[in-house]
Amino acid sequence: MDIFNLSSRELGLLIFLAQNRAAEREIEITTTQLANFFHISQQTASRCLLKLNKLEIVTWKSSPKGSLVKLTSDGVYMLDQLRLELEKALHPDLMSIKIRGTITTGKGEGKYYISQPGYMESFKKKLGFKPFLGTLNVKIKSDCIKQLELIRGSWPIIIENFENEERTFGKVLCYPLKIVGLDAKVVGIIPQRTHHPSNVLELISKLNLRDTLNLKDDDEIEIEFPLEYKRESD
Amino acid sequence: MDIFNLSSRELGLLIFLAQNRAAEREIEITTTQLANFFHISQQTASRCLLKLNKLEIVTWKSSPKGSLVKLTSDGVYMLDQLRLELEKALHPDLMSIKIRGTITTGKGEGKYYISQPGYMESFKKKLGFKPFLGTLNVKIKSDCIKQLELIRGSWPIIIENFENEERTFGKVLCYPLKIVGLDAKVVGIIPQRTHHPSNVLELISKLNLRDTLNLKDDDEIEIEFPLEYKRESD
DNA sequence: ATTACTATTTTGCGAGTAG
DNA sequence: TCTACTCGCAAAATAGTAA
Repeated sequence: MDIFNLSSRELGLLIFLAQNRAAEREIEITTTQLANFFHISQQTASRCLLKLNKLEIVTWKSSPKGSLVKLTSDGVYMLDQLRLELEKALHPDLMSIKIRGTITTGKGEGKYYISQPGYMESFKKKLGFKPFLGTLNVKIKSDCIKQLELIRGSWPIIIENFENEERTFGKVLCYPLKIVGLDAKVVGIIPQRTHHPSNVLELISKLNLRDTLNLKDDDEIEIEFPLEYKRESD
Repeated sequence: MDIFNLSSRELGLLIFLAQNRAAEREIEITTTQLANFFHISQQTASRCLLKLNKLEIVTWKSSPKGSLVKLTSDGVYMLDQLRLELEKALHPDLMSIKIRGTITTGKGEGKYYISQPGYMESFKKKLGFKPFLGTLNVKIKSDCIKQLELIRGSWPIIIENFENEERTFGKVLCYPLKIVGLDAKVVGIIPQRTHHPSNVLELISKLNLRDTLNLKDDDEIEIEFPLEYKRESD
């Protein structure tokens, strides 16, 4: 789903909802309120919500007393996506986004997840390499959080969800990156569920990054995200 | 003109043009190219450009050989505006934007301009105070340029253009700000012509800011731009 | 090749109203 | 009150084509 497939009304509605904190939690709202705000009819507001709901951009519970609306992670992604496009529009000379962060030690979850055969197969197929069984956790510096958000706005390589006997594993979003000073392919991974603001980015590579780069906790590295100037043609 | 009055097609077109550097200079493009990119008919692309041109969002010279298109300052403003709305959507808890900069000495132009009676009248009427005859020039730190762009995306108080016997004076855009640590009303002013990236913000106030705050060149100050959460109702 | 007019089709809005 | 249906009309898209 592409932000440019939404009508301007739907986009405006999405922004309005997010500004009213509907990205974090369900908010109460009536179609009449929306209609008044946007100077449209109540029917049109209703139709818009209906469509956003069908597109899985918002979840929506309607009742004769009003509506409860919340953005889905797809909805937030739409906004991130638009933000990246705008960034490229306002800074067409920008070739890459640079992010600084420090090495941190996770709870070993990353290793557990990427070791799952269901993921490993997809990694090999879609990323073109078999990742080292471990992730390098990078805590993004606070003044680079916006850059991380920009990366989220780009079209990721999607590692599909799957399930085994015990449980289900969600989708993983992958972003091809570079570590400044290292030539090897590196990929940032973000589990789809986690659209809550996380300031830790997990990196995978064919190599054991921690050893190769001889990194200790709190060491600082710089990550580079190359921008491409072709938009997905739907 | 409000960004939310554009159709999504027009918005997409505007972003596309800006991404192709049409904010800086005239670019060559044909309506057929646009039609292919957006998967619409050539006629619709033509009409979109026509409309953007009529709204003075782009300048457009068409000929049987193709078109030359360039964004106007209004066009860039549309994008800045959308960026601010998105910022508020993605960070609904943000109450203000903070910018750091250092004091610098201008060429005395600021004083010349704001002393013009044509401006002075408007300042008094629209800002509610008679500014001190001089501006405090603040060179924005490079890592705060984006915040300055966000301010440009807000709806300014507009001091109208006028002319006297000798020459014409353009519009001035005013943004109510705060200097951290000072209670007095302060206003950032940007001449409308200057939509070229300027990293200097001129501040005016009833007070002589330089003296009141006892500032020397290269001193650092922090500026705060309060965000409001009501959108203009057309 | 272009742009852009006219005719026709399609989409989408708002009014009225049922649940 | 709410949401959300149908219907009639208006706006906007496409196709064909002229310049």
